This record gives sequence, C-alpha cells and structure tokens, in this order.
Amino acid sequence: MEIRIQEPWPTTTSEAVEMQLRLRRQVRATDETTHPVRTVAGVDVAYDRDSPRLAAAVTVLDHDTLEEIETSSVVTTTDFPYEPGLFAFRELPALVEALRSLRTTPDLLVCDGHGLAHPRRFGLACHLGVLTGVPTFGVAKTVFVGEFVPPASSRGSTSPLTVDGEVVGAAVRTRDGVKPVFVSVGHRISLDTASAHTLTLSRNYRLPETTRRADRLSREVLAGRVSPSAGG
DNA sequence: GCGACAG
DNA sequence: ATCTTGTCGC
Repeated sequence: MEIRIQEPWPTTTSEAVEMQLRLRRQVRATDETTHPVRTVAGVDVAYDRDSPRLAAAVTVLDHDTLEEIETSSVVTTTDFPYEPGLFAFRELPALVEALRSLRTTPDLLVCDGHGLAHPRRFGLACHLGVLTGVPTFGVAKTVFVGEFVPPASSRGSTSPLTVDGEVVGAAVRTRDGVKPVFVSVGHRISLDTASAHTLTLSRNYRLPETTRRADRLSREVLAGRVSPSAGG
C-alpha cells in the first residue's frame, strides 16, 4: 500500500510532542468506512534484548474467515528511546516500511497499543491512522491513562475508560473471567465499532487474532527463523 | 517533590 | 518490550 510522508521524522522529544499536538487535529472518531470490511491487518514489533535491532510485522487476514491473506516484515534498528507517550516514534518507521511493501491495502488496521486513550489523545493507533488514511483502532493489554470499573466477567462485557469524565476508550472482556483489553479509537472509526471488531477478532484468545499473528511473525523474523519481507 | 508510566 | 520455572486449568 502507498503511504506518503512529507514531514521530516522527529528526532527529539519536543519535536515528537509537537507533531502529536499538530496531527491530532486530523483524527476523526466516527465510522467512515464506505464499503464492507474484507481485510483486517494487525501490526506489531519485537525488540532484541541487547541491541537496537527490532522487527516489524504486518499480517493481513480475511475479516470473515481470519485466514491469512498476506504478510510483510522488516528488520531494522531504532535510535528513538522508549518513552511512555512517545513510543509510536520508535515503532512507526519500521511499521510504515512493512506496510508499504504490502500489495494489499487493508480495510482496517489493528494496533498493539492505544489510540485516543493517550496523555495527549494521540497514541500509536491515531498516528498510524493519520499516516495511512486507513481506519484504525488500538487494543492495549494495560491501561495507560484513565479509570474504569471492571466490566462483568463474561465475554462481551464492556465498561468505559474515562479521563475526567471524558470517554477515551473501553475495557472489553474478550474471554470469560480473563483480564479485559483496552480498546480506543485510532482514526476514522467509532469506539463502538472498534469494540465490536475487537470481540469478533478475539473469539478464542484474549487478544485479537490480528495482533497474535503479527506478534508471532515479528518474533520469528527477529529470531532469524523467518526471512524479512518474505511476503504471504 | 513523588510516583506512574502503551510497548 | 525482554528475561524466566513451575503451575493451575480446560
């Protein structure tokens, strides 16, 4: 898929924050999909324990059957240190490169992390959505900002994640009696639709199948068991 | 000032 | 994120 980037990529913390504050105005939290969702992509990054090496992976699945349609991966390094609130600047360059070599343009992108449920309302999912123009949402394993009342213990239960009364996401129970995941809007989708997709994609495990596949591929590639950009 | 802090 | 043994449960 094509992804255009004209601005220089931030190098410092202040430049990164500045970019987030500027780009967040482009985020739209409403459903904008004009055609049925056929393909859903999951993205994830794996890091090497003692080197700046990292592997980014994308897996495109058929929305209905969850069968793998195409994959893409890349191994590279990063200079941007991990900093809560700015970790998108660590992962995005590699993810964009992996997405670019995709021949398919996914109808939906599922990110490993938050979207609007971020200190400046512009997490990785929002950033990737604005960069690609594709509807995105984030599914995180832990809360970053906000408060919530634990949803009922049965699969499908949800409860709002709020910051000073503002709903920034939702705690979604994807499995009976298992810790909920935290869903938030990235771009061009509503929270309800994102939550519904999360449940659909997490029928047998706590995390969406998209995220699980991308996570596994990124680790395999980083370990050298699978060659990068091998395609689907 | 202190603690918390997506991956 | 990554490092790790055993353990509880379906």
